[in-house]
Amino acid sequence: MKLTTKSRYAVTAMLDIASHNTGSPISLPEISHRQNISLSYLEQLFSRLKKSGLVDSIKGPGGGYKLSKDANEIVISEVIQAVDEDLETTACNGKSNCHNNHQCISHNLWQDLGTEINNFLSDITLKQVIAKNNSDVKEIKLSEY
Amino acid sequence: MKLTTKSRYAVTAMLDIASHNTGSPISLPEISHRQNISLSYLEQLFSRLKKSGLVDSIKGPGGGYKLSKDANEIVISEVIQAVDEDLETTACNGKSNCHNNHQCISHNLWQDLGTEINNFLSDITLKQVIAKNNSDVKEIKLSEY
DNA sequence: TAATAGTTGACAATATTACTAGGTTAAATC
DNA sequence: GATTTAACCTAGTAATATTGTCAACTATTA
Repeated sequence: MKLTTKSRYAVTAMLDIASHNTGSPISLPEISHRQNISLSYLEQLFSRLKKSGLVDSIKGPGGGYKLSKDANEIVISEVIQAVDEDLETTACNGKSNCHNNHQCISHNLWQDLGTEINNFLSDITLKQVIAKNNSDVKEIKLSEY
Repeated sequence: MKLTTKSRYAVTAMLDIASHNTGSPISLPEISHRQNISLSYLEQLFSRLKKSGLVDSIKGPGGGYKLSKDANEIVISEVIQAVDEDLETTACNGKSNCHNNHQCISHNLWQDLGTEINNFLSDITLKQVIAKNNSDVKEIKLSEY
């Protein structure tokens, strides 16, 4: 699991679509303007998002992108994995090709943490994030999700 | 909150020190060898970690680094923030300098998620991760942390 | 049917970040 | 005091993120 500005942009854009869900597709220039992300970059990101089946595209005027599923069926981790191709590339990811037989303790440790974070983000849907935001609650507790 | 290979290396190195805690300092060449991280890179990372007060350094032969606090007083998020300088630099991070008055909804949404992940990683100490690993439990549940 | 507004894709250019290489200084041991 | 070991510092290079440009292709609308 990797969390960069790239993932943030992707999630942000998806949240933008989900929160402006009026039935008609949302164009990338709209998102670019609202979220202050360059159009070129959005195009790259949505190329990935479409390839992963998270969005559908409609060409021509009035076109744009729509979520392929309902907002409560898309989890944050999906979005992140769609744009961040490489899933964990540690030198010796548990496969014991570690030169000394220390078994790469720390690598495993981190890997556990990684899956932990992944589980966490797999439990949160786009809809939940938006619903949370609309309720004006500043403090968000994990248990509330 | 940002999670990259850089953060992973930092956490891995800190876990290495914590798990080889014999009282005497751990040298970077040692960690480099065990964890397969380049020495130069480790030096850069530990420069940050020291600046953040997470480790103390001892020069000369037999020298190295030691945790400045006990392993159960250092949380994962500290380590990550020590090496990843920029804490959220969204174009308009909630300060309403957003060009249109949409209030940057999605930015806030992501920010909430960010603090959420941060909270999560703030609840896990180095010691807990190591203890978990030693107990040979494959499945790790959030609640168990 | 022509014009327009939109997506899609490819490619290059730049900026930022990750990572490596080499030298300098400090402490310890012989 | 010379040598060794390790922290520390200063670059350089490689990779990635981000932006820019241009050319198809598609559907709408006039």
